[in-house]
Amino acid sequence: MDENLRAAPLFKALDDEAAASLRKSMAAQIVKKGQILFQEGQAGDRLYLVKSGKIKLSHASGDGRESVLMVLGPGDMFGELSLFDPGPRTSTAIAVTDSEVLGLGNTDLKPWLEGRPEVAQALLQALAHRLRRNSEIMSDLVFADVPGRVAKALLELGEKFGVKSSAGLSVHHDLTQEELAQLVGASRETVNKALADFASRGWIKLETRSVDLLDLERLIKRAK
Amino acid sequence: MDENLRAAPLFKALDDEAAASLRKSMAAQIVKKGQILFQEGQAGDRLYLVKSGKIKLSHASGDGRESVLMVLGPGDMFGELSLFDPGPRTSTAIAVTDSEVLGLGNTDLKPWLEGRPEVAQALLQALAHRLRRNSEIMSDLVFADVPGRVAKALLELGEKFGVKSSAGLSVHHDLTQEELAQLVGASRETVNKALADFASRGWIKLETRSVDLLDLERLIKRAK
DNA sequence: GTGACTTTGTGAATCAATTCCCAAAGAAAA
DNA sequence: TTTTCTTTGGGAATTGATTCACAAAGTCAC
Repeated sequence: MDENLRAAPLFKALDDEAAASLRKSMAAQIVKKGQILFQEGQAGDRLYLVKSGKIKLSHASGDGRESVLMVLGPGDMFGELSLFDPGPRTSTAIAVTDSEVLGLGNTDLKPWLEGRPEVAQALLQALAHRLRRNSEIMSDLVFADVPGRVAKALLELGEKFGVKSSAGLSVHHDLTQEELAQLVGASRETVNKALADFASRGWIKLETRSVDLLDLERLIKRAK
Repeated sequence: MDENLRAAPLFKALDDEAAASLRKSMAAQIVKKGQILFQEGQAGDRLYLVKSGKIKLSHASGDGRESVLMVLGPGDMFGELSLFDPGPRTSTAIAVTDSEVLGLGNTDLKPWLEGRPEVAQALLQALAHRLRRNSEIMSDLVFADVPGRVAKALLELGEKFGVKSSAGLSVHHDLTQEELAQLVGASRETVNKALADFASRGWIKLETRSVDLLDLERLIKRAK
């Protein structure tokens, strides 16, 4: 099994054999860039794992503005809220790049939860971990200014999608600056200026839908 | 058993007998107003249920400012993150009023998680529900202005702590305006002005550490 | 490869919210 | 009570971020 998947909360508490068996009950699905997997408000009782590519979860405000909750990569789970806590989907899932996901329905998961307490515990841990991250993001929204949040977002994207290169950490995030702005909760213009400023200081090198993080130290300092 | 507790996620999937048995392994603890139950950064592997009173979870920024994540009342669970996802506490728990809480350690909970899948599922549901609420709060922080967030906070406090009275919903939240401001993620002054404005319109009636919500309709409209 | 659409870069005006005041009212302590 | 500390109310200056407006690059479709 793909190593990213194997490390996912759903599988990691299981031995190889059990993991393979669970894996078999999951349905693979190809999603093209821009394609919507599910939409805010819809009913849904499927959970997904990203096998390859990138998926963004976003949320629309009343007046049409959008915020991006997170960007998911290989091994990440999403869509599980509606499964554990019945109710409509709270976010829209859109493919940022061509991607492949695995879906698992309520009925297929239930026996595992019932027969395998370690699966339930791994899932509890995953949700608890997400709640932690969330509370950090919330406190950043309250305390940090836009450049600070941009720095933090770059570092997180770097941690998730970055590959070490000659001149630092190369991050192909595949997001437009508009999407990046929605991710940090600020206007596109302000984010652009923050990025331009970081670039002029030599902390980053900008490319379209990609950044090189050249001076992690400074970015980290600016992020907090 | 206290009816608020009986409805808590920890108990609600169990029959009366099992609930009573689990309840027995929980340790009651009195906390006086202002007393700290646990602090951000500390290790901890206990989960708590509020039996009576109010507890606030708060989070300090580097430069000493504070944000209040939520205010908990009877039946609410907290402190479970460090239990499901080992790591330091991410928030500080302080009693807003004299309170009584029940604590449950990791070792006492484990057998229940292992033997009773319905407990694990109820907890998954509780965490999923919290994640939902969180994503709503996050999107409010991004999209809504301060008066809007204040209106929303008042309505939520009303739902949780309000009692119907002659002239609307009477909400003894026991929070200073400073704490209310920290809950909403804004300055004390701005929140004060928003409240004064609502009062001058006749939507609310202000008292110290308490509000009467007189015009729910308008508040709801202002909140979104 | 050329035109059309999308994305990025940047300056100027505007605005919401913060910060910094201080005064008044309440609550708690002496 | 009288004093002291906390909480609330509100006015003026400042600021970080948004909005608006437009130019310059890139990308995509035909």
